[in-house]
Amino acid sequence: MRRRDRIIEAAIELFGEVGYRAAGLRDIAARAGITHPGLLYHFGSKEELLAAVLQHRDEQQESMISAVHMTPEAVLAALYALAEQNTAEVKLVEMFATLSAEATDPNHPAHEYFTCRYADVRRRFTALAQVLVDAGWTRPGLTAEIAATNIIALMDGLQIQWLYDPEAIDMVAQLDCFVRSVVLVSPT
Amino acid sequence: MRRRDRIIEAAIELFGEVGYRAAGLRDIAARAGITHPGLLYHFGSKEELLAAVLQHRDEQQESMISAVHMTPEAVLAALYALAEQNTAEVKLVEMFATLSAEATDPNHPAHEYFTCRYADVRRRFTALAQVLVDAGWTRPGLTAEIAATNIIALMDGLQIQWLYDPEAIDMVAQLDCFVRSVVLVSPT
DNA sequence: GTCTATACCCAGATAGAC
DNA sequence: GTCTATCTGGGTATAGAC
Repeated sequence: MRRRDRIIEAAIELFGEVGYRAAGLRDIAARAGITHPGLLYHFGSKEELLAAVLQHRDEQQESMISAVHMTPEAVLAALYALAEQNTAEVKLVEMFATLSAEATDPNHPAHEYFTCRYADVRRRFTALAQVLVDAGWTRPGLTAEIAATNIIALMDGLQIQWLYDPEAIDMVAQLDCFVRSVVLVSPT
Repeated sequence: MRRRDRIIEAAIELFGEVGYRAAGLRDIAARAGITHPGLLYHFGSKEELLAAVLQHRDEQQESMISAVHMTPEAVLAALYALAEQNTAEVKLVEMFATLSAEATDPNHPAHEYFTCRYADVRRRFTALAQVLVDAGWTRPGLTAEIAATNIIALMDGLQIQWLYDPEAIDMVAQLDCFVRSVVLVSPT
């Protein structure tokens, strides 16, 4: 079972660097220390490998955000924690940035996955934002859904600029600027 | 010269759909109504075609934003106009979203182009934001550079979500929400 | 489980006819 | 200018030895 994980790790790396379509099974296998038929013994096809990679990530990050019964303070804390975690897991961020753009194409094998994922993430973040709105912490005239969509977009976009120039972009500071514009109650 | 333009248009389409690396010269040529050696007569190599596509776009959008001697009102108007224009030129938006993620890889032939482009866009937008800051229109404690980085990130991220579900995302409305959080003077 | 060898296909690019 | 034909390299996947 250790082998499978090494392959998945290698796949995350290469999918992030060149995208799914341009990534070669030989390259992925080499990084995992085997040859490409060896890889195909474990996964069977390239698409199966992709599915495993996406599922792996979902499991790993399952419990992150469940908005139920959260205080406004906890919501804000969770937001900053998420941004900080992103700056740490470079490889995973790189892969998601690359794949989410590539899978825009309806024919892409991960298209459905990302369509559902964005809908889901938007739902979760809307619930989070609603906590802030209900608490009266937000700027008047702001709806939870629009704010949620904006914050997701912000994080996605920041990740791209950050990948081009990690020195120039401080994602947490950028997020903080955004939050302070939207949240009126002092965020500590 | 009409032929060249048809090829470039087809290339924009396919680069947007599947990315540069996964796009085939035969597909591009077919969409332009010729065969792939015919295409190579005009451009010589795939990379040359990519360069032509990027340059074509730069020329077309050259005069968009020059911040010199702009009033705060004009800055805001330009921002909204840009967002509206983006919703119109679907193909171009799709290509830039796809390529800017793909070219994150330092080995990508467009990597240098996008590195420079982001630095340049960030510089221009910072100048625009500075006009608002100097006019006292912005929330206190806000720096022009951070705001500029955020607004670029926002637009990039919105484009991705919009490509997945055009019905669900109104880019101008999203931008408006962001602007109203940052700009305190009534934006009409 | 992992390998070598190979089948088969499609990529970018070139040669040379028209 | 655009074509057909072809070269070479790399892609995914399979067969079969060890």
